[in-house]
Amino acid sequence: MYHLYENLLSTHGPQGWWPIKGKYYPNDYSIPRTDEEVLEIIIGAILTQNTAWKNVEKALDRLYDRKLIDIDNMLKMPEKKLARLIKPAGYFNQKAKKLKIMIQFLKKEKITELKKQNEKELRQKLLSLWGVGPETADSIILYAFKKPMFVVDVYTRRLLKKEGVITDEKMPYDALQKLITDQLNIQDDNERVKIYNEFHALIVAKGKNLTPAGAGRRATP
DNA sequence: TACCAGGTCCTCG
DNA sequence: CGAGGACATGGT
Repeated sequence: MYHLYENLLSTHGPQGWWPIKGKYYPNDYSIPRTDEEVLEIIIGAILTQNTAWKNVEKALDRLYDRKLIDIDNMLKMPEKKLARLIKPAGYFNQKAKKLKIMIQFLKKEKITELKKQNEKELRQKLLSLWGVGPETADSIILYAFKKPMFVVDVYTRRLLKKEGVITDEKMPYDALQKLITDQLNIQDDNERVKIYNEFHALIVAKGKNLTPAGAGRRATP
């Protein structure tokens, strides 16, 4: 598994996967640096659910224009109006509701306090929120809070199947996550954060070049 | 024209 | 549990 990571890294180079205000920072794992950047990642993680990042950027730009990457301003924003603003990101009614719930959670828990918690506590809390599933929770934990939590997505499943690591593309999320992290077997937490960050980014970079499941040949029973 | 994109929730067996 | 449908815009 680590070999796959090294291969991807040498072919694609460091990705700096999560953009801040539209800009990528390859090989810089100090991002995010401010609470506003943390919030931008959290909001982006919800907006990007089953949605192309390009559409998310449009929505994020509009939120920035209205000074809405801000907990208190976001709290004041009526859900309907918020939905209209994030329209380009799709599923806007659901996502507006998800954002309101997330922001209320952050107001109550405080980003500075959440930063002190470990990945297990964080995960449990995030998953309890309506609209936050395992991938969104883990993206927030890894990319916003920089805690070691590997993110599994559709590209991960596709690539690992192609590599022969798994046969069942629909294998449960937590089981696949454990399989990957067990095989990577990194001990040091700082190293885990860095490698999980980069590996997931590389998988997405590579995955975008792979044929989507179902195109050309459907899985045979 | 269809299908896909940095998923999650709900309902029904 | 797992399968199947709903949610919605924008790009190819």
